[in-house]
Amino acid sequence: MRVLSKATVYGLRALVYMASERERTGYVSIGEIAEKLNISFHFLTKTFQTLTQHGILESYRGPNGGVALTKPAEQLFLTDIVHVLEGADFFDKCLLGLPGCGVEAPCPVHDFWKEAKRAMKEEFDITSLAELGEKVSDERFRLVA
Amino acid sequence: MRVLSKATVYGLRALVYMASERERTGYVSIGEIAEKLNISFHFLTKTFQTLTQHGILESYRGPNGGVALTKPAEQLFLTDIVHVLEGADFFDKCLLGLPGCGVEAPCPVHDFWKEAKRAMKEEFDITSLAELGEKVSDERFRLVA
DNA sequence: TGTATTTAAGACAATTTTGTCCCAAAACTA
DNA sequence: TAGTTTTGGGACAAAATTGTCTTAAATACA
Ligand code: SF4
Ligand code: SF4
Repeated sequence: MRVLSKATVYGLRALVYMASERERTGYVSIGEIAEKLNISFHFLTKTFQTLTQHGILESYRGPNGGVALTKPAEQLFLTDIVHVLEGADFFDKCLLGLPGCGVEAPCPVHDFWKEAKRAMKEEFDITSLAELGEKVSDERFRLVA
Repeated sequence: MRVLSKATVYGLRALVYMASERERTGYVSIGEIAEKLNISFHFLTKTFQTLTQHGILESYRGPNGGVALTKPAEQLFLTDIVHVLEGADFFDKCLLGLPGCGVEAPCPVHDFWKEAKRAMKEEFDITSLAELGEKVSDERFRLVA
């Protein structure tokens, strides 16, 4: 049950790490994040470029440069991230993957799946990077293996 | 949100089609299924070979040959299919994909995801091919675009 | 000005997934 | 037996995903 691509998983972990370092001011370098979370620097860089291009992050080059959230972590929700990294149709995809679905022509798992998607979307809508970052900085949860 | 691979999606559609033809006796040819559902014959064949090797289907070669469910469709559940086609760890995969998870070392989305997985597993456990096939043969649901 | 640091961008390779094709094996029919 | 139908199995190709690398651009600082 792969729900998110690796690119999204790495991006999310990295964003939560940033949110968990809330006391820090200024930019966080991608190199530091990649090292701390033990993920590929170059791969993460590409994902972060996408996030920068879509207004989730702002970047700054040079010494003491790096990336920073464009908004307080309280105002960035999982839905926003997934929207950028997985596409706007993320919550429209389906178990049986038939194109052009709707109430008039459902597949046989529609009733269940519709509800499952609704629950997941609701959770993603209300879960902020701040909330996840707090859990991590409280030491109760982890981001690395 | 891709939950199932194409191979699984095609396999599932095909199995539900077979279950929807419950009045028929004998083997159903893979060619017929592929044509009716508009999916690749060769690709479906490979998936069906896997299902045959794992006891979900039995096959018979030659004229009037094809495949048949090894058990009544009432006794084949989505969990059984997914187990074979996606692997035994299907319901162990996670949003953040950290290895070796558990209650002692959860990631920050664990609480939500654990519940989401439980709900999905429960549904897969109780949903039979017969139930889905009936919905299709009642003409209320569809399997093709 | 020159060097070090850091992101931007894109080429490129490796891997996995998806899809196609060919031929062999089994079974039926004439 | 010969010919047809159908699954079995493997080679192969195409596409998508994942991962690596190189170079350029921007910035800081000595
Ligand atoms: S009918 Fe519903 S669950 Fe099925 S493929 Fe369409 S939108 Fe998805
Ligand atoms: S902590 Fe839970 S949700 Fe997070 S990766 Fe592990 S098992 Fe999955």
